[in-house]
Amino acid sequence: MAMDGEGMREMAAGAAAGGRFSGMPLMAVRPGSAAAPAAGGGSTLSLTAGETLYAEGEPAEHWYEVVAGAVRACKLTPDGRRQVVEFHLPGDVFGLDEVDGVRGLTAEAAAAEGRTVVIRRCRRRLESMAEADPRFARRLHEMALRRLARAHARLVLLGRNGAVERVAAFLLEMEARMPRSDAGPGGFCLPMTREDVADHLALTTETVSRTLQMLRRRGAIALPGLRLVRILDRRALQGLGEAAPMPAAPLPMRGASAPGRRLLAA
Amino acid sequence: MAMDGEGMREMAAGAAAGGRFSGMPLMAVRPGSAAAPAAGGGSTLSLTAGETLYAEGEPAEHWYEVVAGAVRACKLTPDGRRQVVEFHLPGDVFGLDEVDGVRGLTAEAAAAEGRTVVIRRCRRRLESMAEADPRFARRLHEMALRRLARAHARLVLLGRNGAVERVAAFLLEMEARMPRSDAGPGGFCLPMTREDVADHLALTTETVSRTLQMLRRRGAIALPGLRLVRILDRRALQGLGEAAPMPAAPLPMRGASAPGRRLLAA
DNA sequence: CGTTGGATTGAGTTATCTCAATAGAAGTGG
DNA sequence: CCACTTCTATTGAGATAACTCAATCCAACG
Repeated sequence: MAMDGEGMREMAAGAAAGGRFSGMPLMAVRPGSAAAPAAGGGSTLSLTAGETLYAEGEPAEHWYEVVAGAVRACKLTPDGRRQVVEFHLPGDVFGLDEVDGVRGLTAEAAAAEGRTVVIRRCRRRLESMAEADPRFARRLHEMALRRLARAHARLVLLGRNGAVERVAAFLLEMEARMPRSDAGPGGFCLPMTREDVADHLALTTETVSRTLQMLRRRGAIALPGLRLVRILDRRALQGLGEAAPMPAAPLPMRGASAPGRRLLAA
Repeated sequence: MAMDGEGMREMAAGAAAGGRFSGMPLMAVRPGSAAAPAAGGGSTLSLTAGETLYAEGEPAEHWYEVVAGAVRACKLTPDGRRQVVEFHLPGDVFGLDEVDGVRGLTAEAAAAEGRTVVIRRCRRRLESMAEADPRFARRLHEMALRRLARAHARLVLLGRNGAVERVAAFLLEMEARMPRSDAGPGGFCLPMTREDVADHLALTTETVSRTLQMLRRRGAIALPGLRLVRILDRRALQGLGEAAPMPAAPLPMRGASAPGRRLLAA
């Protein structure tokens, strides 16, 4: 599920350099500086948790790249409910999905511990590049299609899976996307609160907590710290995360029977 | 939420004519013929309910336009569960969302009553057109972004809304997208079974049935026939369907000139 | 006119939510 | 450096929306 990584990072670097996908490494930035100039003419923004980069309905004038921390892209309902459509992690590029030049999502810094750092660049430049270079335009298009496929996978996850499966899939995705820094092998640090996770998986914080503890008691994961997770039994999590495509050609034996539900008991 | 309509139809006609968005009307086709030549060099396929156009994982060599009936685009899980990601209705174009040339979804004829008729055309031609004409390529890209926005809206619907709200939103969307033929004003015919609806809204057929009957008893809708629906109190349904983004600020999909605007009109 | 598949209705079960309380970190200021 | 506040996370108990299983109804069709 982690598709932002490679392609986008490469593209971002390329765009930053004003050339084509040269793979130029990103410049390091000082966290704490409010808005410093960055590589390739963009500016570096440092945000505290909760700060919003842009809101749904606003005109879209920039695009962004995450340097540190995390950004949540969400939809907000009038009554205060929230659906985190996607998390943007270091290396990810976002803010390119606008229809008619208007934001369809709200982007806020999500990171816990430490500030969230992003590089902001002008869409105008990107667009003129796309006009000039068809291959670049095609690249942008492919990125959009990838995000679409991702959204489809998430629809299955939310529509057809229980809490355990959602959490398991989420942990596997995060493990794949996060830099493997703390907590040893298979270990990583969640850059968001339980509430963010809950709003992403369409659960409550309580259910997320309970499910995590349940997976821990089962020996599938360890929780060395509040935000730290270590995968102990990847196989077990994958078995649950099965919102997967399909093997050969299962006939429409539409039982619609609940799947891994049973596995909840432990 | 109904965005396939305008833009796509226009594009399809343009593509069919081999030119650029001339707005040429589509040719009528004889339902019942298995695979007849169609306008613009495509072929017309006539399908009975359940027939599949393509399956997840297959190479993507064609794209399609719905002429009559309906097509469901779904994800299937190994254990037989199903999530209908999207319904394609007459006038809609689909089969363009592939990543790496491989189908991410399965497309099957969904229509009840009568056959489903689609026009099939080669992707190759479309791609060479996109390469030749940047404006055409941009159009394709915009379509993808629109579908992405739609998927995001659906994520909210599935993640943050109850059964009543899902069904209400679905009815409003279908009313906006379906030709207003039967059942008088605000009336239309659902081109799919309850099971399809259930698999789309991530509910069970029983819950869909119960919810429809509940809305009927409340006076929000009438159900003149098995597949016929008439909206009686649009206001009531809209109040429920509010998976919507934000009250005050300009709304992305429901504001201004977005085709889905019809959803709120009348 | 009986068969068949979809649709509806009913009764009981359960996964998740809600409400409420506790516990643990992190940060603040005296 | 230690109380104090504050925020986040966990845990418990009861409520509920949706699911499951099962029966019935209905329309289309041979």
